Amino acid sequence: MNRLSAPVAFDAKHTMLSQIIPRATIRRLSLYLQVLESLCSEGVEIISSEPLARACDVNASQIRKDLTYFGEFGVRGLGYNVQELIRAIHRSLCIDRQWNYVIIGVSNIGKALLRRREFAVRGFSIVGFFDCDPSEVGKDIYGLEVLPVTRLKEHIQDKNVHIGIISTLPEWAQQAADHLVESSVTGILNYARARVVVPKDVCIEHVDLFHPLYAMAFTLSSDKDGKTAEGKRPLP
Amino acid sequence: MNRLSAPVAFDAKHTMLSQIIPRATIRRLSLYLQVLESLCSEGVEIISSEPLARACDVNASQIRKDLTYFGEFGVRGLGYNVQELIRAIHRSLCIDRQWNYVIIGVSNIGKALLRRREFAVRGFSIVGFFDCDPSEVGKDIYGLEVLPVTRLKEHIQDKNVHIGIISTLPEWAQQAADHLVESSVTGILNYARARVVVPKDVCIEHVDLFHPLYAMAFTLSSDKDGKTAEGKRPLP
DNA sequence: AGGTGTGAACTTTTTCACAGCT
DNA sequence: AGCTGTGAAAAAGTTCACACCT
Repeated sequence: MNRLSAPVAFDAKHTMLSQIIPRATIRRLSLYLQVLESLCSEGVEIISSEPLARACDVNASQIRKDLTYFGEFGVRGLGYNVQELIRAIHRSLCIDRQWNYVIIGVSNIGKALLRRREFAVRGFSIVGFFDCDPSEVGKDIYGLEVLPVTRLKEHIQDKNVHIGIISTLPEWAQQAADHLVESSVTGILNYARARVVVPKDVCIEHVDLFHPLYAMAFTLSSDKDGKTAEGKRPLP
Repeated sequence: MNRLSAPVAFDAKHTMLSQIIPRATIRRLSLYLQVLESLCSEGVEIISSEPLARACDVNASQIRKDLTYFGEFGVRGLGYNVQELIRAIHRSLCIDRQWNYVIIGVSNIGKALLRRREFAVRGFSIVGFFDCDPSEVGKDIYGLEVLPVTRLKEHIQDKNVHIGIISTLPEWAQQAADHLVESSVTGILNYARARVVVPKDVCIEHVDLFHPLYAMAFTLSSDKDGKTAEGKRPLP
């Protein structure tokens, strides 16, 4: 219930029966990637699980186990080749190809957090900017014209759009989701502070921007007595 | 190791020995809050764990268990009073008071995601905007002048600042963290794509903005064969 | 010698099921 | 009758420890 099947197709020695992957593994894979990318830019070529684990603040066998869900990427007695491992994780997360997305909602998040340039580098590419609110339509956002959400479907036909990002005001979020579903988008990332309902064959992820602040407030308060299990490392 | 002590002081019947709270509980509390807030604005006064669980997409006893870490907020045979529960969660997360923070880094995130007005409503209040990059200093961000990070310490003395948010370019992140630590900030939220090292009495949380997209890419790819454990609900 | 890959032990978290209020 | 609060059972996730490869 908290696991995912591994994308088939690429399976080192693992059988064709796609493995079941803990979600926590996916979360950590992003983390390993971040650390590996910075190691790579520092010119590190080989790393073993022990120092990588320290940099990521996790257990070394955790890393080894996470990786073996997807294949065998290391060399015994040596460690992992940094560049190869980066590529392997890209393949594992399926971010080794282009993902097209649209944004609905000219909010600060829509405008700024998901700025095209930053994501494009990582294979995520924006195809259109929409809004439910007629007063926002027509505006120019980093060179993209904001279109009415009612024209979403016609606009993304044959553009191979898989992901829709909702960054509207809460009251528009459900409408935005409906239009995305209607347009055959299969994955929705919802940054609006409202839960939306979609058919169960559509993948929806609610991102709560307040959560990190809340968690921080809690952690800071709870550690008056220093009873946190280990140091002060809040949720991963 | 993945748990936190509960903030002492408020303990319904629970002993003074502060309980150990799973981090996952804290994450879900934000979620409950979001749903409860929207129920509240719809005028719902009482809700029982079952429908609340459906709206949050979790198990009902999960909610009940999460709540009992902090006290007994429900009425048997009836359910929870929505407004009271909201207040109780606010207290539980320690967001029932004001938290002052500073932002370092005039990036899109610094500028937009963490816009003052939105957070202020929830008790988070910005006290200063800084940057490591001299070319950004002096700019006006929503009425706040960007100050050099070197003046951070003098500026936040006696301003009761607990939280520092880093939204610089990756290469400035460590420097930003050092200045925050130097200024006695005890909680750091790092939105920069670089891990930073701080003394272990400082609480640091790394927020990875790419993670939701990565997770989405993975989920969409893995469900070609529909083997996801249940529906298509990615990581919470 | 050194480090991966991995079954087995252990820990944490979730779910069940029901006693006990209202 | 209905729904919370909660031990006990089940499931999931993490860490250990070591066989095995380079």
